[in-house]
Amino acid sequence: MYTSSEENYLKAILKLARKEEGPVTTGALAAEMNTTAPSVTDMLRRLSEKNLATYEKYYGVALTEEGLRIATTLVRRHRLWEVFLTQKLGFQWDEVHDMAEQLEHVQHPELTERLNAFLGYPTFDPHGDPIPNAQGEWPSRPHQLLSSLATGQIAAVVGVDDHSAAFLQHLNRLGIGLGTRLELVERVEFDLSLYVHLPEQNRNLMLSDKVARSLFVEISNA
Amino acid sequence: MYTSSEENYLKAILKLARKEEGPVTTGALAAEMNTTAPSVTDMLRRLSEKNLATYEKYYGVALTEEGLRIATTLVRRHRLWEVFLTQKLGFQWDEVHDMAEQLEHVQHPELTERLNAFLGYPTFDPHGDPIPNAQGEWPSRPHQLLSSLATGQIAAVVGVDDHSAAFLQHLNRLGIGLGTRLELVERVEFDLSLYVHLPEQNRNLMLSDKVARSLFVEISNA
DNA sequence: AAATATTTTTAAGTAAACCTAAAAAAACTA
DNA sequence: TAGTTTTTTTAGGTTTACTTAAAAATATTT
Repeated sequence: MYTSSEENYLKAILKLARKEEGPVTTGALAAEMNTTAPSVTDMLRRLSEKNLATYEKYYGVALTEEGLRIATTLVRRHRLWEVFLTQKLGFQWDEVHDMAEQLEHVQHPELTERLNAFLGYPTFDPHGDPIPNAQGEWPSRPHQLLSSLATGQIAAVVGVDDHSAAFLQHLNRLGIGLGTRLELVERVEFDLSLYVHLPEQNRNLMLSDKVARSLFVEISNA
Repeated sequence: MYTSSEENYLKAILKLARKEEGPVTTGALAAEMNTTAPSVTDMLRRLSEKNLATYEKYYGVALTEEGLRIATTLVRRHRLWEVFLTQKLGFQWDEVHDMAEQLEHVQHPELTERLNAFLGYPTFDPHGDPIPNAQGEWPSRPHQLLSSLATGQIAAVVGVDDHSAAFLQHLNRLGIGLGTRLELVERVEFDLSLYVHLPEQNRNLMLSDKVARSLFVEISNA
């Protein structure tokens, strides 16, 4: 129905629209898509003609209902395939993005729901990101950052705010993944590092402020 | 590395080359790809420039070693994905072709082998077609047609020569699939129909000559 | 072997999706 | 508010992959 390129733009518009208020700008889209501003203008004209987006010159773009539906479906497919690649094929969370980026474009009326059933109806992907359901509704997830924890509090990692392979691999080396529980022992004043204790693994770690501001956590008692 | 279109042409050239002797012609390729002769000429020039095929004007085309390697990899991926779709997602053998046609183009150095391991290293796809291994070697399969059976012989279905959804759905309705065993009771002189007995299901069937010439079988004793 | 028919290629053009360079609009700032 | 900077659009060009129409080469027939 639509080209992979069109679909990728729709997904990018959705991502930027969910992140910030107001219209999505040409420049922001160019950065997100790793392309040039003229290429974006070109595509926005096409998406507008197909009634997938409303585009106003020199102002910005927003998705139409149909555009939103398609973009949400793509996010759903992407995240379901990521679950498949990690749970069934044994890939690591830092390896699956590029494959899912291709797999999400595979077109078939039943494939997504068959895959969903095969995977046991997951609601979050391997990075803790919510998987919208077939009606386009998003499950909610705590959006508190590890950096906002108070000393003595215990929390479990439920997501990452930075999806780069570099960060994910760094977490691998630190032994931190989804579900890892951490107790904030001390906040170092000098550079805002966090000294944390991992009760399950009985070891302590020093986490940089940047790491702490890239991890979503959920407060857990005891 | 290569576009989906280039890959599809390579696969089509391989398919035609394996079917018939001599060079693959522009016309045959156009028919196989559902496109026009000028489009084929255009693509053959490009494949030739990239050393994926050797193309001689007004004569025909053949794959180079690299072209053969790529085409074989695509067939491997296609058939492994077909196994996945039937075995894991529960699709029927007449539903999987179009999806596999898209999935085979997903690029990743490890994906194919991970999938292969997950599926338990299958050597034949849901239609009984051989899956080339990672070295490009093809497992062999009996190439005897059901129509060549002698009266009284018992054979098991091991493949189909016609992959159309229409034929596969016809077989579904007849209750015939891979592994189905048949005993040739009588060959009807009038229209070459075959009257067969299915020992496992304890029922008899009349199969048209066209069906009989579209099924590969392996003779089995008793 | 000449005429005819078929196949294939060349020529010319289209649409998608990109690019760079230049122009125009919008946003800052002094 | 006038000038400067930044952002965005327009203009013009590229490649891929297709198209139709015309020309050329090959094959077939008489």
